[in-house]
Amino acid sequence: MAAPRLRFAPSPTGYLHVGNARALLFNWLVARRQGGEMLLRIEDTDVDRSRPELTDDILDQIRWLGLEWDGEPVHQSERLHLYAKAADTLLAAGHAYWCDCTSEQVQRRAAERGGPPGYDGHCRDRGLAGGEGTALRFRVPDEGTTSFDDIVRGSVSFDNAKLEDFVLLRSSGIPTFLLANVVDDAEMGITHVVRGDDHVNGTPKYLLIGRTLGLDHHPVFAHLPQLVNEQRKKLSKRRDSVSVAEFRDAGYLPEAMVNYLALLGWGPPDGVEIRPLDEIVELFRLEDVTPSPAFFDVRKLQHVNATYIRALEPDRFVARARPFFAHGQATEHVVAPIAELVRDRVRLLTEVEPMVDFLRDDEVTIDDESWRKHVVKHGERAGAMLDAAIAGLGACDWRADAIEAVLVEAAATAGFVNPEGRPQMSKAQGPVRVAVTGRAVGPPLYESLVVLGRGRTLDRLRAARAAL
RNA sequence: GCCCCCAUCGUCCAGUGGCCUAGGACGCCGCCCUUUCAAGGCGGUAACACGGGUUCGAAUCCCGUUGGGGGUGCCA
Repeated sequence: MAAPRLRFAPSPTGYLHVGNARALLFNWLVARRQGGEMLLRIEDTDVDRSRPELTDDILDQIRWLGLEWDGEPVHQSERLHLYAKAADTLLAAGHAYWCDCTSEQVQRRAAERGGPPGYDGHCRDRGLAGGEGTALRFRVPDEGTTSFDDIVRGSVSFDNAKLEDFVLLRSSGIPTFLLANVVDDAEMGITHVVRGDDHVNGTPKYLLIGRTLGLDHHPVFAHLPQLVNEQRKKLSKRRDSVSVAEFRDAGYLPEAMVNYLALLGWGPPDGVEIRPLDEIVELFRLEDVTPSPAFFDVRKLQHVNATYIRALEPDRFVARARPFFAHGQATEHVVAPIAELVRDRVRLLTEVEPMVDFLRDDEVTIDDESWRKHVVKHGERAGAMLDAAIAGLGACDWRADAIEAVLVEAAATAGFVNPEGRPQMSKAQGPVRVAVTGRAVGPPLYESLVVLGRGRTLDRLRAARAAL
């Protein structure tokens, strides 16, 4: 069998969202796996809705995900002549006819009939000539069935009698998706049509057009299950926050995003979910894709993202978090020394800066609740702890181990000890941590103090002591 | 309404007639580790929608019911 050719065919009527990205990924995986190509086709025939700038966004997101296409992107708006020619062929052969019904008329007649909505074939035999206000409709056969084999769904068939005569060319002369899609797939030599299963019902029309046109085009189909929200509804750009750009901006790594997306509707045979893309390429098979809809679970995505972040070398971690620093260099300067410690505590790259701001800023704001629960609650001991810390830290070496020794000693002095008389650092570090970082949670304390510096550490400890 | 689908833990995936007293992952809960928080280790919670068949035997095959989704545009 010749090298497969796949295509990702987004419409620039919206941003690239995770559902598109998943379809893109599956196409890309098949192409890579089988040594074929994945082409990119921009379906911009709807002049009213297509927005050129969205094409740029889509291309940007595809590049960001690292799922690049082969060759030059094809724009349908530049190939209108191909569709016009196909329409002529169908018309000449009597497989299409002109119709001057407005959609209002079509709907009204359907309502009056009380029957199913849709076009009733009103203009089939009227012999109208094309021109102003007329659309070209495909004449669907009255009998027979149109069926196809779908890699994920098995055999699917439709009764032609249930298909309405659909529009090929709008009255503006611009082709619809139905026509352009088939003509292009044939012309581009597409062998695998892998797309969302919202296209299943349109597939018989695709087949009918191709067949009637006499195209030697027999792609295999794979309709991917829908990605749904918590209400089990198809993800919607309006209802759900699903644009790929939003995830990028929220601090997700593209490789984590791609890995997670691969897990929706598919799973590796050995159960190892988080793994390099090249391994997924090797394992992926359309035959293994599940036919049921999958819930897009942001929590699991976060877990995958955190795992990818933790796998980063410390300097790489800092480099990749850098674009998310509002304070740039200043933040980078304080993160770098404790990169590994911070890295293991974040799920998103956007969480890095807020975790270390206390190291960067001159002033620290004390969180009320932390102050109450970790300082005030300990009463006298908290004051004693701060006093001992101030005394000890004023003179020790400024290294993590020396700082630890001082604070352990301070804990014993202040009475933070367990029943066996051992210093109890889980509680003793509280007053110091809150005084210095402003809150109860954060990176490991001793290492943080090293970065903060003796001066600012002592200032903050004294300020807290005074406030007690 | 009509057409096309889907149906295993809360969620994602495994399971393709006996290996299933149903497995892994996320989440959640507990314990351990521990300078907070994470991470890590250990353990736990939790599912074959229902009813009929077929079969020696069904989560796996068939039919029906129920539930859910998608489509039904001069959108894609």
